[in-house]
Amino acid sequence: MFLSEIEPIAALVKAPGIVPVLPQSPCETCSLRSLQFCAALLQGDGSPNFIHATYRTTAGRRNIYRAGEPSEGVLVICEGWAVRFVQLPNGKRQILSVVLPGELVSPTAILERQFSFSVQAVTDVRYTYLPFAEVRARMRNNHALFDLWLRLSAAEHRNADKRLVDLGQRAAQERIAALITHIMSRYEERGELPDDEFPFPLSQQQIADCTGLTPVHTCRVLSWLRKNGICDVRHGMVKITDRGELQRLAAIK
Amino acid sequence: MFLSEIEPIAALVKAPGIVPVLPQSPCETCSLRSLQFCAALLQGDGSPNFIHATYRTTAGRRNIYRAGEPSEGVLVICEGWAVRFVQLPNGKRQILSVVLPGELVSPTAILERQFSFSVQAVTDVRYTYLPFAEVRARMRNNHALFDLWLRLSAAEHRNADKRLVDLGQRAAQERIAALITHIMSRYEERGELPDDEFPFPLSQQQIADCTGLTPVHTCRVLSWLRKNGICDVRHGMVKITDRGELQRLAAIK
DNA sequence: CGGTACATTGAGAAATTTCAAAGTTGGTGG
DNA sequence: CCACCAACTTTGAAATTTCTCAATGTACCG
Repeated sequence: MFLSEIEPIAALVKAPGIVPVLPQSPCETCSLRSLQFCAALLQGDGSPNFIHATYRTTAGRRNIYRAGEPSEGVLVICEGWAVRFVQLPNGKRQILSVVLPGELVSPTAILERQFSFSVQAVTDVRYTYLPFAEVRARMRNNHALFDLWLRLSAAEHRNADKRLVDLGQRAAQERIAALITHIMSRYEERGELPDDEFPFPLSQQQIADCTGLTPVHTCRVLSWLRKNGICDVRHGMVKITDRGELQRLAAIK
Repeated sequence: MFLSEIEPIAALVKAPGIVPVLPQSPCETCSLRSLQFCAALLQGDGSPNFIHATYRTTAGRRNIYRAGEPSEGVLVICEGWAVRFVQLPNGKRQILSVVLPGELVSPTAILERQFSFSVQAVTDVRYTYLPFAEVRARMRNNHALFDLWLRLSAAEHRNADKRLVDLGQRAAQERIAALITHIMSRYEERGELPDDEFPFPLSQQQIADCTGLTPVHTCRVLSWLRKNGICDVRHGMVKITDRGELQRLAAIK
């Protein structure tokens, strides 16, 4: 199920007095090191600046984690996009959140050994399970890390509330516009200010599962957005052609 | 806006060496003392078994808190039902959660000075703002309290995810059935096992705002539930006439 | 007793889904 | 490099769900 698995670095950790230099350690070479939780986790107060963890990759459209399984640790998406979702027995599914590179899959779930949601790779993904004990220990010792976690967790919850408003009160075009602008603004927040064109690898089926629509209707809405010169979602990219109108659609009215 | 305001108990708190006996203190006489967060907050490790706070009452259908206002503390509903909601400029609103007596309005928001949601009384309500500093201090000193908070916060988030599935993937009857059974099971959890008939003071408009439906359609669904002998929501009460069928409707399929 | 908010009903309109078929795209192996 | 396959996207038409508007009925409070 995973294409590769990088060997843990236990041996080096044990060598006394040696500052580890680990060009092969995924965290060492990760271009997203400075991002959010990982950054705070790795640059704390004297702890080693890497974590002994399980690193894996998987192809797009494959499940990373299935609801209810015992979890191996705190799940982080290092590279690629993933979604957190609930699979219903009748075949429907609801995507709860889109996880971008460098993000925790669910900050709130960091203390749980088992999740009520599943996780699927959207693109090819590199991900890791940070060991619970290690994360917990560092959170205890590192106040800034703990605070960051509180903030991320609160933000996740606020976002869930926003999506609730979207699904309960807003029309199809608005939901899809809100999804696109939400992703766009998250890219902006992390300093990767997206151009008028940027990657958007969700399939129409996945967009539908995010927004509570059918793939057919999603397709029609996307054509409508294209025809009206608002944005063009295609081939894993989105090109914004009328940012103002898109924002207006996405804005809470 | 509030019908009465009980005088704070600062004078007594300051009297040295006197164990406060406060028959008038709302927490002292609260029949829900043993419930959840309040219980853990008040019975911890040597702190006084009451909290110097602002206690208020308000009539049903009145707003307790408006999104964005500076909050006076951690909002707890002592008596009555309330809802946590988002008001949209276009007049629509989405109820994010129903708050039952003794519950924190939003565990996750406990550390925030300002909320992104509003709060409205459903019935006449007695509520209180517990001072941030006091709650925070007790959480620091009382590990069990802190743990409880983590659990409540995680539960709130899981519930938001469930509602997301409801709104995104389920039909009107199912959403309403899920709302009713969710309330029912929360009453059961707190040991107040509801009979086949129990209080359900939400108006059809409020049920509509919970479920993302219009009041008119909500009315039709409620008539349908009544006609089919499943349950009868009326006059602030619900009578369950076919629990099995109701559970089946509410169950995730 | 009267008023106001809440609930019910009907009819028509709109949004969204369903089903089914045809068109595209991208990857794989020959 | 081409042919093929599988997954994804697009389109059409009809059905269904839900909404909107508007009128009427009902309950509760002062």
